[in-house]
Amino acid sequence: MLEKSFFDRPVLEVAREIIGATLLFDGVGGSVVEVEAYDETDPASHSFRGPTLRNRVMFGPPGHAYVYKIYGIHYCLNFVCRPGSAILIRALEPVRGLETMRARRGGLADRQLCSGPGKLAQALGIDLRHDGLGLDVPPFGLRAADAAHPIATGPRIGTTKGAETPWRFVLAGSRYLSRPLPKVQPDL
DNA sequence: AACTGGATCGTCT
DNA sequence: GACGATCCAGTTG
Repeated sequence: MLEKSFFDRPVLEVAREIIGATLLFDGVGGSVVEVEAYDETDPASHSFRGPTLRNRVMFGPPGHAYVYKIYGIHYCLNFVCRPGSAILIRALEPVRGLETMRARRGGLADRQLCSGPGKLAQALGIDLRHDGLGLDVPPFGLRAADAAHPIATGPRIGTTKGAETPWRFVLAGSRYLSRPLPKVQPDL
C-alpha cells in the first residue's frame, strides 16, 4: 500500500509513478491510466491564488484527497502532494467492482465507466464528503504499480490558462483514456 | 469525427 | 455576477 510519504515528493515525479498504480475506493476501482499535475506556480491551478475555503486541503500535508465540485454537477478527485501541488486523477482502467460501477454509471460500456475525472468520481462514489481523507486508510486503498509503465505526455485538458504546459501523463496506448493524446502537428 | 449548447451551483471578484 | 481541472445529447459532415 502507498504511504503518505510517497506523496511528499515533487508533483511531476509522483504523477509519473502513479500511472499503473491501483486505486480502490470501498473496494471499487482499477488501474490509473491518466493524470494531470498542478502546482502553485501554475495559473491553471486552484492553488495559484493562495489558500481558500475550497482548496485548503491542497495546502495541507501530502497524501490526502482533494475533492471539489465542478460545473455544479461533477466531482473531481486529486491526490495532494507537497503543499500547493496535487494530481488530478483523470481516468482508470476498471478492474474491481465492475457491477457497482456499471450501476452507478447507467450501464455504460466498461470503456466509459472511468474515462474522465467526473465519470471516475461517479463510478467510485466519491463526493465532497471525502475531501481531505487520508489516501493511506480506508475507504481508500492504493497499491503501487508493480512494474514500470510506458508513459506519454501532452497538454492538459479543459483549461485555457497554462495550456502549453505538458503536465498530462497517460499510460501509452491505453484505451481507457478520457481522450487520446493530441496529434502532433506536422511541420509545414 | 467534430462541434454545439444545456445542465447547474459553489466559489471568488 | 461570471465562470469553471466536465459530461451528455444532439446536430452536422
